[in-house]
Amino acid sequence: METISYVNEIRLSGGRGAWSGVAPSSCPEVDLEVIEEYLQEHSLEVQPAHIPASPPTTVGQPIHTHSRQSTRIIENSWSGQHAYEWHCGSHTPSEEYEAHAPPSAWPSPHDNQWDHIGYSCETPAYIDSDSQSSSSQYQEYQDSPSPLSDRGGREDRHSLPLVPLSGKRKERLFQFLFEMLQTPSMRNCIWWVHSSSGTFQFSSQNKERLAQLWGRRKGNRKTMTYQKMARALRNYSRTGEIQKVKRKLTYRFDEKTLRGLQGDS
DNA sequence: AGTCCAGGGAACCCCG
DNA sequence: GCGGGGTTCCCTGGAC
Repeated sequence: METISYVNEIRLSGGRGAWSGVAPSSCPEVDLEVIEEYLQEHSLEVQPAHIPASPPTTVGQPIHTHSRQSTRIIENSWSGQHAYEWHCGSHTPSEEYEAHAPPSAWPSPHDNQWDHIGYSCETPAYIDSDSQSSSSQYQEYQDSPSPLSDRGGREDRHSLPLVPLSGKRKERLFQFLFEMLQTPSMRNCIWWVHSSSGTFQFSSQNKERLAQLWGRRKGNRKTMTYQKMARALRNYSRTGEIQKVKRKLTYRFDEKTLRGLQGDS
């Protein structure tokens, strides 16, 4: 298997391209058409009845088992010059992904659907900064308000309706995003920046595709756009479920939300 | 100046 | 009918 490496020099002080070049153009695109067709065919209804009250521990279980090529992003630094290295190849062991991806504690009905449909973009097994970073790399995020400290008395407002209440509950956007973050095939649309803190980032290139996917999932009449999806995300900042990070296209799950999504709560 | 992104108000829709 | 959770439209502002 041929391994292709991409190195994108990203400079914070640079121009607009600094954050738009994260998805290597020569890496195969996420074949969202396939997903969309699949969504249409199956209507992809969430079936929360299948979600156990206590999500099974899926830590350590292969999140997807089909052979995949993979791309690695190596984040050299958050504070200054960034260099992302993409390796499209099959060299990345599955353990590597599993080690950095939060447990798939949201046993979504789609967990394996990407596999079923042969949805295997040669996507990155993203290595978030957890695995690479030192504390200094994360300093910038400390500038952003801490979800917990910032919410003050709102902590109880949302008791994480992540466990299906009556066995039937509509999927929420942050659940969808988390699911996409767990889906290796979506890693050129959305990826973990710092998985342990719940920080994730949208691809400048593919954010619209992800939004469209969300719109399809919800069965919206009109095409979902990133702008509209971001509006919903901003609503989360009021409830504290997701906070905006002072970085382009970057958000962070609230600690509590993340725990709930990971099934730790 | 144009584009991209972020933030937010407000009306609206859908569903339980 | 009501509330939750968005969705849609629109506007403003900052950064590049």
